[in-house]
Amino acid sequence: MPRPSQIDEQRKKLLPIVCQTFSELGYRRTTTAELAQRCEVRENILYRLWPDKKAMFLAAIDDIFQSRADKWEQILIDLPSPESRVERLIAYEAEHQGEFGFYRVIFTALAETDDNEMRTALIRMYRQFHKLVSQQIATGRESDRDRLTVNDAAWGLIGLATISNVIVELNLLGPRQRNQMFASVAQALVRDMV
Amino acid sequence: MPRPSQIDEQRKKLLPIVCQTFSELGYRRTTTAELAQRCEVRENILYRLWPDKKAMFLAAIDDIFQSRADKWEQILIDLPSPESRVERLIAYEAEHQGEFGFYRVIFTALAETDDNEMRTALIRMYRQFHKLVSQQIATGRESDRDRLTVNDAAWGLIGLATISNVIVELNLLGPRQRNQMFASVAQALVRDMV
DNA sequence: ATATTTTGTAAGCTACCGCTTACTTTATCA
DNA sequence: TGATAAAGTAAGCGGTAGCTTACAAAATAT
Repeated sequence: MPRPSQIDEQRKKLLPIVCQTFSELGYRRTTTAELAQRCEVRENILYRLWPDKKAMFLAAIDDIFQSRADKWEQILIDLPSPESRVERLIAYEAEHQGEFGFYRVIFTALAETDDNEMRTALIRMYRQFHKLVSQQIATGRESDRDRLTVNDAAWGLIGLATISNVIVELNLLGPRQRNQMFASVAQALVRDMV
Repeated sequence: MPRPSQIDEQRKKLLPIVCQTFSELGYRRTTTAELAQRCEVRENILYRLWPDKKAMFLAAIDDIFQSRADKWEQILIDLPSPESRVERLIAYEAEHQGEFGFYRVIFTALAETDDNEMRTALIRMYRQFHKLVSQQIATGRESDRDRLTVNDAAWGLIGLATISNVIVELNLLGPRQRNQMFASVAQALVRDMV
């Protein structure tokens, strides 16, 4: 007799706006008032869709990763040859880095890793991400090419240092594994310079 | 006739505690009350040392980077041969990643890049950091070694993606340069796999 | 039509944040 | 010793955050 709930539909409808807001402002600076305003609803309506602000943020993390993965699939849909897939992904990522504020969300999440839900959401995301990347580069191997400049290698090392910190923070690898990984990648980069 | 000001000394004395707190909690979660408590002074005393909370944070960024650079210098002090320097640094960093919460601070700062002071502090820091790394790897070149596993290469790529986002966020490189850098490093990593 | 539940509106509550003010005590140097 | 400014104490102010409550409007199934 009652009217049927449309909570799921509303959640799905508002989630992109929530993602966008967190991507711009990060976790702490995003207020529930701001979210409500951008979604063009009142705050209490958001609180009927998610139990609290953190749940909204966690939903955003999952969604942002998922759409990224979907994008990759879409890009690779007509490229069956394994060799060209990696090259295609590299080209795409090189072009579109930072376009969706994905890492803004990740960075602010990383400041909240003493919260357990936040932590597990991040761990899950990084594991999935790493698996995805591994699968892709496992299939297609590259032919040779020019070598690295010192400048490029330095950026590579700083990126490596960054992700290493994330790995420590989230315990994605044990100390020995991480240590070896760091040394291997660092040496590969240094070794590859012109 | 008055008593001499010891503001500089106090600043220097409290800065490590301030750094430690920001490293644990990040920017937004660190309250001035918390800072005061850890420093074992009242809040208004902190406000006599720095104009506002942001200034405390900026001071922390500078100090954290500086102590990192000092550490490197100290490590290399008795290693004049260029070849061993890089290897030594790689070994050190592999071992001590994430030990000082440096990237916690950086991550939270990255959520505030629409603030101009925050932005310039980060840009300066990354430029110095990159310069430091470049100088080191420019001097010592490596002999050959084993090659990368798929897993290690995947982490390297994720690190590269991360730093690329930072580069976009802070405009550390132009789009074309960044694009090329990304592709070069990514290909070097993929190329190097077993 | 009407009972029932969802949807929407408006207001406000509690807690805390960054920062300030008013004041007392302490240390220095003429 | 005493004038002077620094160092320390205590309280609180304005603003806002996350979240809740109370209530009216709307829509469905009987």
